[in-house]
Amino acid sequence: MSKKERQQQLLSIIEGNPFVTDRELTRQLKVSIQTIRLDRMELGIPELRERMKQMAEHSYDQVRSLPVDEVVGDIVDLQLDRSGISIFEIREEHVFSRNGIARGHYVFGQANSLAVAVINDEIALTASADIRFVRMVRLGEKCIAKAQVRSLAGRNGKAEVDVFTYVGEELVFQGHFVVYRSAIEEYSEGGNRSADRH
Amino acid sequence: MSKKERQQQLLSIIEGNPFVTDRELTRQLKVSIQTIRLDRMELGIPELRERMKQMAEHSYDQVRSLPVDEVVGDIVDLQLDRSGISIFEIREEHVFSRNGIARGHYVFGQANSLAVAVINDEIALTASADIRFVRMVRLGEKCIAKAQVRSLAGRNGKAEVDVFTYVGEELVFQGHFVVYRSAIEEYSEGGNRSADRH
DNA sequence: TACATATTAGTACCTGGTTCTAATTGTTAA
DNA sequence: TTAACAATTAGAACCAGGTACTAATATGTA
Repeated sequence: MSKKERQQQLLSIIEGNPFVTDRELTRQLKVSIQTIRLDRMELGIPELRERMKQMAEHSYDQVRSLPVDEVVGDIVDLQLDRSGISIFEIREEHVFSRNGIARGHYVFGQANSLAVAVINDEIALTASADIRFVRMVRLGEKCIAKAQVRSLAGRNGKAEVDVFTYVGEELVFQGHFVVYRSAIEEYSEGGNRSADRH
Repeated sequence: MSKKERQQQLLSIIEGNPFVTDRELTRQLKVSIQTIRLDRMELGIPELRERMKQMAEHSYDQVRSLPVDEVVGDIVDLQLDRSGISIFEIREEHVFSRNGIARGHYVFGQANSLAVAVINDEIALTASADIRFVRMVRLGEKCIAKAQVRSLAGRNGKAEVDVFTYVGEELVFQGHFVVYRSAIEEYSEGGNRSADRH
């Protein structure tokens, strides 16, 4: 096996399992550990611990900016209990592969997540929604969702949020969301009953 | 500062920044490195490298399972243009981490995907929907969505589909979907205009 | 004061490396 | 054939960030 081939294999092994040590690589590639390390140098692959650290930091960054992970789309502006804006770009994984049109629940998900995020409460959950997909959204398009809180109805009640999603100037989606705020009492009954069964 | 207090602080420091070394902790807590390590032992907190490894493995698992959530739910029964049934189990990645309650758009996504799938057409897209989250769904629960086509209104028109989602006997979600069937002409105009811009 | 608990100190050892020098093996062009 | 060069291997010193263990020294407190 040539050097190029070996390095290509090394790359794909690490790609397939980033948690592999150099010692394990020597067993798989039948070369000395020094060769493995020279290869890693040449390919710019960091050591195992550095790889794990980078993965951990990456995932931590995502976790820390909770809204980013828990939400479909990036929230770029948020005035709690008032309004919010989120941006979401339609990628390969969001569309029907045969026609490149976004699956409805991603567009809905962006609006829903924003509607929930804009409500400033420990527990905020969608109770109901009335939605319209005004026009289909295609691969590569950038959806900008704008949420406006219409009514708050005190603590432990329902809040109403309107969300309009645009691609450029065009409206592609609109939704009226009713969101529960800290609605633990009326809500958890069913949830607990269900939890008892588990 | 008492031992309890210190350990409490240590916990919150590591919570706030899991990438802190014992050496850094000695500076923050003004005790010896041995005390830090005894505290970690007692609290069951693994060393920095182990913490990073766990985070990396966790995030890797999530990345690997990404393709799974492309389809929300498994369709187990399908009579085209008539009815369908889909099953979807709520896993870690579908819930809000802080309370274990499913994010609305997954429950919606299951119903939406089923409503679209049950319509036997080249292109079927959700046009609008009227939905209600009857009760929250928790981690581990299995959602069974049942779709019924209510009206078809000929080719190139709109179909109406009702979806009811249950956990066990309990209704957790209901939705009324209006789905376009091959509605290319009236629909693609906006889509193409937009596509031209890209 | 005696005893327990908490804290600190220090050493040996571990993994999974880096960095460096040096020797050995293969290959190829003059 | 041989000098030159790349590729590979070997080995030792060193590193971070620990664990595991022993032992000494506070600090209460009954």
